[in-house]
Amino acid sequence: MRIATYNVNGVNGRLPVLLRWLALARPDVVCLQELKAPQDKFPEAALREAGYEAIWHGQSRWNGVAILSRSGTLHETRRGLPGDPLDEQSRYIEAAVGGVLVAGLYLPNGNPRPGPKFDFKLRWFERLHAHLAELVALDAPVVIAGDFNVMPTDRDVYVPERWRDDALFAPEVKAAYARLLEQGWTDALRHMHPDETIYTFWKYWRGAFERDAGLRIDHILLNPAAAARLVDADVDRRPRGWEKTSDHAPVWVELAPAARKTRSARRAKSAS
DNA sequence: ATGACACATTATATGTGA
Repeated sequence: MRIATYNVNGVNGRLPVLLRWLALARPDVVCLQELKAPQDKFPEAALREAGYEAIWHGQSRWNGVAILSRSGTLHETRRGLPGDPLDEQSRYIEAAVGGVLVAGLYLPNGNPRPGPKFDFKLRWFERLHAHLAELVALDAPVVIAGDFNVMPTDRDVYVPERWRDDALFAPEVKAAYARLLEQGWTDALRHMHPDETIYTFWKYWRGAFERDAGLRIDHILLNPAAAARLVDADVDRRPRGWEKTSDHAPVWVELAPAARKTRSARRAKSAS
């Protein structure tokens, strides 16, 4: 089962790129961020035509998240991150699909720092920490995928010195991400490629992609049950080189099929 | 320190992004 995350930077503006990539990569499940589309302007029909059903949480102009599936029905379990009834931004959506719980998120950018946007980012992180504490220990595999707007370490930034005070790289933000991992989540990309330079975002200007001057800010976290099934993970750099493309590239994980329960295991479970 | 570029809006300048 292949699960991907892709910050499309405008789901309608990028629809040709998104459809081309879906046809090429054929992921089973995809979390999208930065739809930049109100709820009724999501391209549901075009995606269905491409073989994907979808759930989405739109918002005019900014934010917006969706989950697509071509290989199993999406059973939505949550939209919106709990913990702040005043937060109306569309940044979190969660669904069960094919025996896996999948969450798609778009963490606040947080710039400028310091300031109210940065404070909102830290509070969002605290709410995420509280919610993920409930998910990490589930027996079912859980996959948290999205644009976290955090470079976790120096290795994830092309020139770390230029980003020290930025809201994507500030010590408080790196610490908040590290606290998530301490709950027991596996950073799938870093786990599969411990020593590589990996980027998922490149600015549009100054030939950043051609120079490979990028950032690693899109992440996929796995709870222990999902990590036990991790086969591979990588960045799909191909669509970043296309015309009229997003400034992010898709990130994906491949999970092995669930082990078939043995007769004795089923018996033990039903007896418990 | 600044800017490069691109998205959206019942737009034609502005806010946001990273």
